[in-house]
Amino acid sequence: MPRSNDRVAEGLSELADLLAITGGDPYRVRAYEKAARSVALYPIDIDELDAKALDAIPAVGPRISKKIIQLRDGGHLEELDELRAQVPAGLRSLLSVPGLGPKRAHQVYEELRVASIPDLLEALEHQRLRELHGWGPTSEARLAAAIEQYQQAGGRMQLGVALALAEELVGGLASVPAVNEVTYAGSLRRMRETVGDIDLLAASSNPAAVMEAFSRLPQLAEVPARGPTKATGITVTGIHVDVRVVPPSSWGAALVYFTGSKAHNIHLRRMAQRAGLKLSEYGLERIDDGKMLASATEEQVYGALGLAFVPPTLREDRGEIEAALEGSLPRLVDLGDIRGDLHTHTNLTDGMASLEEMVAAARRHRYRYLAVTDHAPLMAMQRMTTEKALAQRAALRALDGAGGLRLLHGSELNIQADGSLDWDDDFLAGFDLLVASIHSAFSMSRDEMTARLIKAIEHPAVNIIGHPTARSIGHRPPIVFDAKAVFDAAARAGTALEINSFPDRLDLDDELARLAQDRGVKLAISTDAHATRHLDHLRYGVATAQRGWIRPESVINTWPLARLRRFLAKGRHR
DNA sequence: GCCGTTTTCGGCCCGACTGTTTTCAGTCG
Repeated sequence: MPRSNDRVAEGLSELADLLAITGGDPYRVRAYEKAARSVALYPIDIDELDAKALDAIPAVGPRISKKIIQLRDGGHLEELDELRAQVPAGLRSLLSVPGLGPKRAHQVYEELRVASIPDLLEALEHQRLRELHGWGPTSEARLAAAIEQYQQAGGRMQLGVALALAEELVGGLASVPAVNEVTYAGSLRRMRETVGDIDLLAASSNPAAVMEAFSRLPQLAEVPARGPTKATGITVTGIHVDVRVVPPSSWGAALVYFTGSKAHNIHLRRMAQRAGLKLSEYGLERIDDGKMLASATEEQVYGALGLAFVPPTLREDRGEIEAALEGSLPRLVDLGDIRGDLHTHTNLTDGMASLEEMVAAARRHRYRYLAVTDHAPLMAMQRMTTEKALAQRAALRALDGAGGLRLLHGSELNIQADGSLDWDDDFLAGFDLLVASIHSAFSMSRDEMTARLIKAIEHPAVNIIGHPTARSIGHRPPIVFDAKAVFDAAARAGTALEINSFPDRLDLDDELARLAQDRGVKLAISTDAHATRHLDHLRYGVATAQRGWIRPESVINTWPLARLRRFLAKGRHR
């Protein structure tokens, strides 16, 4: 089951949304939002905390701690139930459409009885929104575009959500005695950025016992289809989970079959066919005499086809089979190669954890170095100042080196519409490392956007461009620029591009990262952590890099500190 | 509803952007 912190945070977050929609005190709404975020990111499991300890969670006071206990222990909250009775179930989903907030959601419900996204689409079709106060044809068009963007995710969930759930389900089945092997397969094992449903694969000589155990998994609300070796379940959160059981002797072939993309599998089967072989989920067999050549492990199956083992993240038919044939698959960057995180925040700006807490967490990750890169003053709501930055630098220097962790003082600058940055060049030169990112003015012409990025890339103090396309998966499309021109500028200037590991960013994505590496660009795989728990997001960034064929050599935070520092100096003295 | 080197009340992350207005409301980062 989900961690109690997540379940409770979801309850508080729903409370905040419903309060906002019904016109509740905005400061109360914000209090619940802040508490929800704080609980979700709190490093300690709230199951272990009593009322007094709950009260010590930042942004949680005596009233919310009582509500947390109710949500945690009983699962119900009177106030939440009352609000749910007032607000139609679908209305809250409107808040997930970019550009539509609580006020407008309330308005469309009160005046047009629109209570869901389908209702909203129908109202748009009949041009009924433009009749409302404050709306017009342009806002209708913007809303329509936003819904389309939102729906393009098409019911797919983010990698992080899918992986957490899949690991719970796999854990639940792994403890069953009849199960020899169990794992997740499909697009999730390939670590695609979004996943439609979860595919589980188990090896067992007693499939009935596995089916029985699957049906009893506490995460599943129902099991609408169940055969002898195959079943489909739907989780309490509405996610489809398919499970398939194969004999232990077919484990490798089944893994190959259920992991590769359609194109990858077709390519493999065609290769087999040409060699007089047949590849299925049961194994690779010779057609003329039916002799089984390989089936137990993936290595054997690929090997019998004359191929090197293809890592799951590459199985998209994007050249990996040809490379496996000629033995030129790259050595992919791995989690263990990463020596430090180069983009993190503290509670000096919008992070949840203090500098000391972030440093301690980085030590637990056994990092050799950590860059602290809080927001810069142009992001006005963060209230960063020169004085605060300098005070943080002094505090950071005092912690530097302890526990073998070296600290770099940085900042995440804002690339303005004209490509200029926070602070003056003299002050910028005092930082160890600077990330520069786009946080505003997302829509401009391709040429203007290209020039804007190149100007930041060429700034002598800028080391990394953060989340270069500024996309938010299922929420905001990537900005539009000339990728080749930008990448060539980055390679020339010695500015790295980030692979941001946040599950709703994964930016650069796999394909752009690959193009960047091909053009000689160095990359930084960073978490953009806003809490200690976010440091764990690195695996998603590393997976994205693997999907982009990225080698450790291309990733600056796999390098030893001395080499990293030379890169950060960009050929000048600091 | 939370919080406190403006401390038990009265603030609360600030400013840009957009489309609608004709001086502003809603949304976002």
